[in-house]
Amino acid sequence: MRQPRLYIRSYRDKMPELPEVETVRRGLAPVLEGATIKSAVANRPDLRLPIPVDFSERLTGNHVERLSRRSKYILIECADELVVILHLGMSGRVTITPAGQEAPVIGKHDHVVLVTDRGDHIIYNDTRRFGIITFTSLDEMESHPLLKNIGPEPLGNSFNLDVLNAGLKGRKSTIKAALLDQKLVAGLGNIYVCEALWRAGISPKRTADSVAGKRAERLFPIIREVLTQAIEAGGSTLKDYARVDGELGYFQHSFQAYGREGEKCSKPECGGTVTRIVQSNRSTFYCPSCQR
DNA sequence: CAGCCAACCTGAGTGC
DNA sequence: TGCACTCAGGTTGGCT
Repeated sequence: MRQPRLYIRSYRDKMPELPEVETVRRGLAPVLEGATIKSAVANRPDLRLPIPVDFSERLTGNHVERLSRRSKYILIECADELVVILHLGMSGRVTITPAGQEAPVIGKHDHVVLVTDRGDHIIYNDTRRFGIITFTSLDEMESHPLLKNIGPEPLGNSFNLDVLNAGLKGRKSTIKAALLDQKLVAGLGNIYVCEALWRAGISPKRTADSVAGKRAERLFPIIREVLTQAIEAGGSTLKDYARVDGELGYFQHSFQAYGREGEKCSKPECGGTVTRIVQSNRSTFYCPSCQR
């Protein structure tokens, strides 16, 4: 009987934003850090960008020192200063088949397979191929085109109320669009922007400029809170890997605004109804009663 | 420069 | 049963 694979994340309605990517990093770290890559196979030449032609050659025999993350990018830092940049796009998922289990059957959208000297199999699967796997070096990492223009990490010290205010001030676009701008703050996507604005009671239609000041004071800690709680939720699913029951790695927690069109707003004394609107061709869920 | 939006891609879901 | 169509969203790059 074949053991189930362990899913780090999946689900078409749970897109990889910062917390999901961080959860993947944390799940992958104990498997990859300190391991030597025994084989690295790319089953197609490209995702959103070309997979390096020397992908296999550069990785085979290489030693993984550490896994880090910048925004929604996972960075696999190797012994020879090689860095693998991994982005999950919208449908990217990583699964681990632990050593000792039967080798996984390679499925249709399993584009990249790594095997470590410890016998763990790591598969990158990405139906829509919006993901990225490419190389850089430790030296050139910060100036890499994919990483150089990314704004501050929302959970780091470089992101604070002043930075948020500076990013919002004078900005004529909506607060929704501003928070999705990775230059203002890294890692927020459609879902967590909706959630943060809902919690903060700020209308997504408001201009960014009008949020600067008092409202930004409310919003700032909420951005951190939403992301931190989601990472904790993801982390708690990672603990379950020991159970090996295959149902793992999903975010069990649901969102309070995102995807809840037509439902009653869950804020205690609101009584409003969550509404879906389209902003820059993207769904926004919010409560018109309590989000002003 | 800021802001807007099409394009990239596939599968699930819906309506006829 | 099948076909046409819509929708999902991260990021880039081209346009205004």
